[in-house]
Amino acid sequence: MEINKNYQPADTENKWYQHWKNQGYFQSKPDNREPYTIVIPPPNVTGILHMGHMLNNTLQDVLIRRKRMQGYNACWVPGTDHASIATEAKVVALLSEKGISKKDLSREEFLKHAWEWTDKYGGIILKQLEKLGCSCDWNRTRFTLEENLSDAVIQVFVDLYEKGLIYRGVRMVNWDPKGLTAVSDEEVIRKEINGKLFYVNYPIAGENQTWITVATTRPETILGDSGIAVHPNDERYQHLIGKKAIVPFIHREIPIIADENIDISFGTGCLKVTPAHDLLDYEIGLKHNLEIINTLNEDGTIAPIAGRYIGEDRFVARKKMAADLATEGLLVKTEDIVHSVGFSERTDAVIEPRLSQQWFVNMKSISGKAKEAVENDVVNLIPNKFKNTYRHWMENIKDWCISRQLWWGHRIPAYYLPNGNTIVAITPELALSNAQQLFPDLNLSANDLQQDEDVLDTWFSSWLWPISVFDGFKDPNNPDINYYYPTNDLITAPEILFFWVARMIMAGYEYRQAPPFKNVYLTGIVRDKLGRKMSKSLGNSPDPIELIDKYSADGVRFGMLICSPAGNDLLFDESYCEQGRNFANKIWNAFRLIHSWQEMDCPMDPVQQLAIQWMGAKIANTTIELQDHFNKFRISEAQMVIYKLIWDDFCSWFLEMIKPPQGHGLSPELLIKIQHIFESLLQLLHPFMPFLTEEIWHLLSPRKEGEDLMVSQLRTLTVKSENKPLLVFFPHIQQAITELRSLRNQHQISPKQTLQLWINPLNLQEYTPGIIALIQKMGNFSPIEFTKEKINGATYKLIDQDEFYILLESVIDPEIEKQKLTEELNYQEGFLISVRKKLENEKFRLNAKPEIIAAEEKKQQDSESRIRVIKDRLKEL
RNA sequence: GGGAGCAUAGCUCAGCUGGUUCAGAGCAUCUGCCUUACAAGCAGAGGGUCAGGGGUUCGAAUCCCUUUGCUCCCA
Repeated sequence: MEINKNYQPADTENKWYQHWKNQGYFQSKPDNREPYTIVIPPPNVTGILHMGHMLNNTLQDVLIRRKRMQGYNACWVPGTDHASIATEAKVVALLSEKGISKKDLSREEFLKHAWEWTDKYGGIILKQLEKLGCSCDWNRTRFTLEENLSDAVIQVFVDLYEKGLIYRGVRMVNWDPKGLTAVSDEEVIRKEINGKLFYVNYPIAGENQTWITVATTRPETILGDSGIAVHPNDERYQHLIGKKAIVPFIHREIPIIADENIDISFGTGCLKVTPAHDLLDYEIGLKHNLEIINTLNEDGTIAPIAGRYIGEDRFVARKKMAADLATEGLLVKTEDIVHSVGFSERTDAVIEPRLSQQWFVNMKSISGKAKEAVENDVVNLIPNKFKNTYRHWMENIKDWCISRQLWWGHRIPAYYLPNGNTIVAITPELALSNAQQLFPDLNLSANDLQQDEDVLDTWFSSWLWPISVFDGFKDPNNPDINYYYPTNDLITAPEILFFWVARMIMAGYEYRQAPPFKNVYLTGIVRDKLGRKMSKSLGNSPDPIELIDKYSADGVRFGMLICSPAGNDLLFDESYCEQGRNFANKIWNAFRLIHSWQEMDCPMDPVQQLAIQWMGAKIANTTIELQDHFNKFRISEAQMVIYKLIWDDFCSWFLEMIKPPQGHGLSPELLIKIQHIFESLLQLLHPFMPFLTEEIWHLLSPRKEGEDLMVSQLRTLTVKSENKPLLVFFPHIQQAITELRSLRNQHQISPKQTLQLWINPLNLQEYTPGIIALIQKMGNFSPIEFTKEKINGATYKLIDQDEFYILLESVIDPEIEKQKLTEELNYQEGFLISVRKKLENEKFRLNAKPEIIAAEEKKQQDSESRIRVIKDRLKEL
């Protein structure tokens, strides 16, 4: 068979993914095995894969694949989220391109368009996950707006309402004037921006030429002012408290009041109070009974009540107001200021604090157990530092505004009656019959009930996700929910710790009396090399699919993980994917080498025997290390451990040790052992690079139906006790070989040239026939001799406490050797002094643990004997 | 303004309860090699006052304080 010199991933990846899928390997059904379950953080249904998804889903796939190979019934539930604001915004944009305005459509017509859009683009992101190799159980794919999940949302809303945990009220909300909806606090992104601080004079009523000067960043709200507040202790303004000021242009008289919330140092220390347009002002207004004058329309234009600039956009009005104030001589000055302004996460519009009637969840009542769960490590946050953040948020939790003024989403099941009463029920029919029961006199019919126009926040469906994907609301005792819930691990971004993770835990306790998962692994944010968050607007994000085409899915998976320490942001660079691709190629070529070896009737030589022993022990040992990394979710390090095991230990050492002389073959027994070792490595690597490993697994040996690597079980490997010393001694020999090679390098002697070597070892027994042959083979020496004598004319090398003599064409100048040895001697003597000082220190002997003291004593002995060897050699010179 | 976190080789990061097997890894760099698996490679090498300062300790990258710089969250 002709095997390509470079690994060609494209066809391979597609082939194996289809094979796994056809074999049903991704599917999970409850059985008597222990389950291992992950629910996917559902991506936006109309979204396309970005680097954050790549990282997040690679991690999930690594975990799920490994558990599958460890005998768990692994179940990864995929699905998408309807993302009401984002999707609605996209649909609106699309329609307006076609010249259709949302205003001209009925709710039903609009939703038809939205579903069309969803049906067209909804599957894209999941298809992309397939390309990445994700082993999701596609039969379980769910969508937050599908019927069953919608039912769950409505059911929960009604339930919480009946428990008194959901209420409707007038609140200051974050209003998105572009999306025309309220958004939650978590959807507001605060940015430091450059603005202007305007100093404006308000005349004092009944006085001539006296003013009070306020500083504001938002002069357009002046028309909605209903008071001016100063700090009660502010001496500058004591005489004005209780007087009235006059609002410019509209000449409204407003009281000057004292309030402790005023920051004396900001601006002039006088705050104009606009209760309808600022949260703090609103609270002050409530306290002092100030009038609430809403001067803004919902789209951010000035309302008629303002009296001026009617219909103008708020930012246009701001400029005009500033100009008019200046003309009137009321503008004292302007200052440049950097201040924090909220932007809508979805539309990027500047958020407007706005009073409106919204639905809220009472969070204090529902969050107690969720707070404790994390506090007591019933739910682990990884990394642990997020525990603080979580606690802080939970302690200061505020009610959750769940209504959104949109159409795309779960419509709030609240029905308003002509008499002003509200009925909350699962269906309109139930609402009607409830209403009829409550108010028999009204003779109500279906038409009398007016359903709330708003939909629910998308997170109000996602918080039910770990339960609803198993139909735990519709059928709370079904086999799936009983088997898979609570799930095991959740992999998500820290940005949504509050919107999503915390709320899922709350829902878990509220509806299943158990948290939805045990571990929450919070990934970092994918940034570019300069540390900027990857975003569409910056255009600094590579297209994941193009990356896969260029470097293979295996390569990209590798690249994502190599730079992603747990919980820290990662500075992504394409070169990491290149490293992954190179690694795949390296393994491919290791396979090619092994594949080229012919069977031959010959015994194993000592080096080959040693290689098998050592590699077996090394893999077993690494397996333990690997499990430890997985337990701690150090996925990046786990991958690195395998990388080094394969590249350094397996390729650079093991295969070189095994390699037969040219034209020779290997015994069938040895070939089987090599294959076995290779298979173990493929198993360990498979969760990280599933495609390449599956391909080689099948090329290595013919496999029967069902004997695929993906579903093979990880071998339990142990280090045989007789091989344990080898793991300690082998690195010393590697070190020796490296130094001897380095010596060649320094003398510009080709590795091809065989040299002669003598060894004067401290401990001859360590030099088994295998070790001797190893040094000879890897260092390219003629048969090695042992000596107690100095070898004249040979170059001397002290490694640990063993002396090596190599016969080179040119001898090292004795002076140079002397100098090097003297340097070494100085270092050793200095070292010895510090060790001795420590040992002679009574406090050290008193305080240090016995094993530490023993270690120090060992150091002392080694150092002394090494010094002796160096001194002897120096004497000879 | 409140809270959290970070600062270790050119870059990205490990260093668990303090103890030269603790100053490390990968990449990058440099030197020499197209050695018949792999130049997407091989063999070597160099590189860090562990941000600055102070303290605790027999002993500090590791614990405490402080200064500086950066990041995130909340208001």
